[in-house]
Amino acid sequence: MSGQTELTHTKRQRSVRKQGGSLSKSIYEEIRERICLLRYPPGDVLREAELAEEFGVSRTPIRQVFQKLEIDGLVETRNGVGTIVTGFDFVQMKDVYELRLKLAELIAQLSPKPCSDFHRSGMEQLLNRAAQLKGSRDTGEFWRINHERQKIIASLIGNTALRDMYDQFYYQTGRVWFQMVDVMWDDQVEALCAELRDLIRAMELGDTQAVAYVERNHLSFYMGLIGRFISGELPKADSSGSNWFVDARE
Amino acid sequence: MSGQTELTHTKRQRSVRKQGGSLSKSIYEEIRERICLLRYPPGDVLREAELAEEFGVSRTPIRQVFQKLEIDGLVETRNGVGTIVTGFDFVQMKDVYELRLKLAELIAQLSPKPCSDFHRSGMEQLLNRAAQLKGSRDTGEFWRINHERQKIIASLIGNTALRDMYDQFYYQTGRVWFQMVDVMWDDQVEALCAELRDLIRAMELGDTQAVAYVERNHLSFYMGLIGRFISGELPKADSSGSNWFVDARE
DNA sequence: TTGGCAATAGCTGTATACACAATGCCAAAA
DNA sequence: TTTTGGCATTGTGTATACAGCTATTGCCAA
Repeated sequence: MSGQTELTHTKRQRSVRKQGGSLSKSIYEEIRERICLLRYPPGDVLREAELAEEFGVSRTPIRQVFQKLEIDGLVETRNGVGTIVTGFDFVQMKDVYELRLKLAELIAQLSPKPCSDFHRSGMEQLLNRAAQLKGSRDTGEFWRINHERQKIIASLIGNTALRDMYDQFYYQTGRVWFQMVDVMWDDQVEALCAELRDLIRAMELGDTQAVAYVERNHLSFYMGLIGRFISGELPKADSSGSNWFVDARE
Repeated sequence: MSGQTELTHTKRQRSVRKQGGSLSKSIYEEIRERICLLRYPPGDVLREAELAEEFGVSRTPIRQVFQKLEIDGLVETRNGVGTIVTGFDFVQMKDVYELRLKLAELIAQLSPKPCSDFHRSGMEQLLNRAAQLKGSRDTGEFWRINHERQKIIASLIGNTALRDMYDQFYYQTGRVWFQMVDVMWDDQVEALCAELRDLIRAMELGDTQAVAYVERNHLSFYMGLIGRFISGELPKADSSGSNWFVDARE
């Protein structure tokens, strides 16, 4: 009908676009990672227009991403203000850890998949990478290693509903975990290596049940750590001293 | 810059708007209910513009709702086609039921809340309503009663993460449950009454653990039913004979 | 009569325009 | 100097315009 064709778009920077899965799934993952790695700390205000420009899209896809993140419990959108990164509530996180513990026990009970050499060799590679973290303090690499560990474990879960939930909670607790990593680096590197070693040992036996219990026990370890954070026994923040820990949700 | 102000909006029918919670949350719940009650059967194509007009809003809020429903696994949006109600996969539903069974066992393990007379009397009212279903075949009422039962049970769950998940899965399996109700009405009414009676008895004792096990056992009952559906022992569809059960995903 | 292709209608995906809400600043009055 | 009220700025919420994709249908040729 109308003849206006040479408007503005179709020549923007297509930085992240269409590389990953369906659409702006990659944007979602990118922003989620920024939140989990505390690059967007709790209380930070994200503006739709700002991120829209950065990723070279309009506000619409960014809003979609925000909505998903809100369902994940990572942000909270308030009219007229912005989209705010939620503070993490150590008490609620303890709830989640408590549940994750129980879910880990279920991995091997609900039609587990057999673990193969493929899984074991994957873990061995991760162990190699993890061993190099001792001096470097490369938090991004730490995150990525843990990520892939999670992916391998998830692939052993036969029950699809359980697997989805297991992933969901992993991202929900990601920030708390990362916080602990940041405060006590050396201990955490050691803990990760120990976890990987235990997993490899269990996988050598081809015993998914054993893998599940290793996960359970390491989750238990982190849960204990959270308890010590709550009681004030451990320092809570490392930079800027602001307390992100009082949850702002009403 | 331009001065077009008297376009069209600001005088539309505001049917559902702003009555419920935040925004178009009520639209979400309405459409979800239509899907769960099979008014939008699997394979049905929902069009954004259509529903937008019905609810008197633009496509934007409807798209938000669809996105949420997609996360719930109830619909699937395909470019250029529409938003399609997913077929339910009995096998996957069995996975979900298997997990729900285990979760029910956890209710009383993870900081359960004490159950009070308030809970018991609520259940008694539901039992009264349920008893009247025997002759009437009022599926909507059945749905509502079950809904409130779920709400009361959820309020006994102390662990917030568990509670959220328990609700999530309830809606995911809602359609399968409803399907079974539709095929064997009288048995299902009887089963609901029995469940409510058991719950009341457990609540009279103030024993949340007992409540949890009642739930577990009734879930187990439904899971067995699904098994019989899968094996073909029970008829799968009641109307139009179309098989909704071959999942159309990908 | 049938198979293939092309035009088309109708839908979602994206961008943008506009309305409303919240917050901070500044000025005026006590 | 302090307090308060109004206004400007800036953000999200919603509506709409436009672009791209899909399925269908009708036409033409074999």
